[in-house]
Amino acid sequence: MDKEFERKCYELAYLIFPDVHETVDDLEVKYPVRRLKKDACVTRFAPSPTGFLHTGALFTTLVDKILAKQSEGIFFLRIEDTDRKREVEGSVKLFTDELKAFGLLPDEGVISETKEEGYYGPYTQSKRENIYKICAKHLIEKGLAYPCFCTPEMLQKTHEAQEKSKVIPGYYGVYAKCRNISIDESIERVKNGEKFILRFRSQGSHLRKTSFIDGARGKIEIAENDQDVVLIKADGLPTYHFAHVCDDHFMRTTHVVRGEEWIPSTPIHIELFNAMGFEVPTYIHVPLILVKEGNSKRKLSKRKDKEAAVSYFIKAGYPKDAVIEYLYTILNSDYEMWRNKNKEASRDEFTFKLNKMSSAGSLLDMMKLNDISKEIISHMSSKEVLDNVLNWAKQYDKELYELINKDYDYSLKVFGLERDNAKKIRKDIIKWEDIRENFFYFFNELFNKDINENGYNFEYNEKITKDIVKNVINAYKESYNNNHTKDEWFDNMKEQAQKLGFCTDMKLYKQNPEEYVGSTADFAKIIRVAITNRHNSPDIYSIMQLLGKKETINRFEQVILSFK
RNA sequence: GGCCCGUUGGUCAAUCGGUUAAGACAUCGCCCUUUCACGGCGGAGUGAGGAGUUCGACUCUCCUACGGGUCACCA
Repeated sequence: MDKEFERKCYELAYLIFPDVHETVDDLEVKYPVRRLKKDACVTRFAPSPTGFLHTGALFTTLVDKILAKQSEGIFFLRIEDTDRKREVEGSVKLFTDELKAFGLLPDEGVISETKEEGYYGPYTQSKRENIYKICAKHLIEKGLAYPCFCTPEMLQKTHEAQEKSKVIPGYYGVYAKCRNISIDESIERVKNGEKFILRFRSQGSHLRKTSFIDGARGKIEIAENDQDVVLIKADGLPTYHFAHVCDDHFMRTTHVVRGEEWIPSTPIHIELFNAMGFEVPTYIHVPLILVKEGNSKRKLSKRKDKEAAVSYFIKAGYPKDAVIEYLYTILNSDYEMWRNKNKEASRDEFTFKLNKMSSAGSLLDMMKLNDISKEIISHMSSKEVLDNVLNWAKQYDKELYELINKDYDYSLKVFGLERDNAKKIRKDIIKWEDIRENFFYFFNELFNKDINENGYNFEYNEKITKDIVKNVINAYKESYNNNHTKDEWFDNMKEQAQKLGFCTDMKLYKQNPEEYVGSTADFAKIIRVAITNRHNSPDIYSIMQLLGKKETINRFEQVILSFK
């Protein structure tokens, strides 16, 4: 660069940023390299506040968190609010609340709606304007950035022309009109108050290849960037590309974890880092989470898929461990194997390895999530379940909350059925949302409502007719004794069943089903429906004991009444 | 369309050139059983296609096909 040109670059830089006096070197001093253990990872989650936390983002955040935790590094949260048009109020609170709900709160940065912590802030991009200006000024001085006077309409036209003639669209080479304006003219036009934005002067060529080592995928070879991307927009804020480079350098990020949709723009970032004289961080591009649509897969979409928002899992009442545990299974391919060998171990004992991360996008498998969730809930004590349910219902099912909370001890017994000290623990709760359907019959209000709205769920057929059901209930009601032990209770049920022509020996029944009205199982089913109006419930004896004599008899009478 | 990433059963996937190609979820069958579950046992089901390298390829290379991503003063 000749002396005269260099001098003019400085003049232009001063003209554009007359109030910027600090330099990049000042920033280097202000935000020094972190003093951490060797190989410690500094990671970040950097969402833009557009209203909701994406499930894919939760996945990358998990990688961030694990990487930092495992290496005794730092995981911080930065808010990328440079697009003020798309900003949705309340997003920051949502992010921090939801991250917290999954145990992924950052160590540093934005830790709540109103609070930032750490020495590398501010952690909200709109408050870092000065830093971007310092960096932009530096690039102008080096002749690597220039003002662009093109209007959006002009760019639009160029773009259309490029599409028509089938050349690569964008602002580069001969299409970068303002790139070739002489520096004198630039200075003149800026002085005249003409409106402009700031662009990068790329030195790359798409004919040359560049490559980088992706932390998870290995070497990725890709054409160099040759686009004169926008650095500073008309509103004075930086674009993502530029902000990413400035922030991750001065926040001393070592590992940038992001979705694989970012791979194509990585050359831009690498060139920008180099132009600034910054060290390029390690990029880790994680696979996308996909959903099935017809016969093909696609990215989770916030419009079409309710599961795209993390809030879905919270609202449905999946325990956070279930979601995290599930994400682990797609995060590291050997996690499930490790888990099978270490059933009780904490996840933190698992060593996460970047090279064990799958690079293909995986389908969100709700079946698997459900299974994991069932398993996790089945290991909870009745108190844990109750407390979790209360906590969830308080916010998402007020009616249920009131009913359960009214008599804590009773509810504790309800959730303790076939749970505490049981040999066979039920696995019928996937998420807290299911509680209502699975336990409603323990609460008279809900039970009556169900009967009124849906009627009884008896399954009639040629043998089990309405009359048979009626007889069964009548006979059973008469014989029912609340003081029976479980064995006595069962014997009595068999006795009643036999009297009415049911077979009490399953093997015999299976040999000659036509000789009997049904089996004890069929008899029990009728009793179960009378009590719970469901075909699926814990042991009927225990339910009757919990409901008490009065209510049990009452439910039988209710059935009889319904037949009149 | 250019470029990039990817492709082992329905789904998640192991294998770092030699295996009867693991395991998990789902599914089916049987057993246990007073129902439903739980549990136990078992079955079916996979390397996209084609070349090449090699004694030997799911594994390495290339081509094709398919899927996804990306090409903004959005991130």
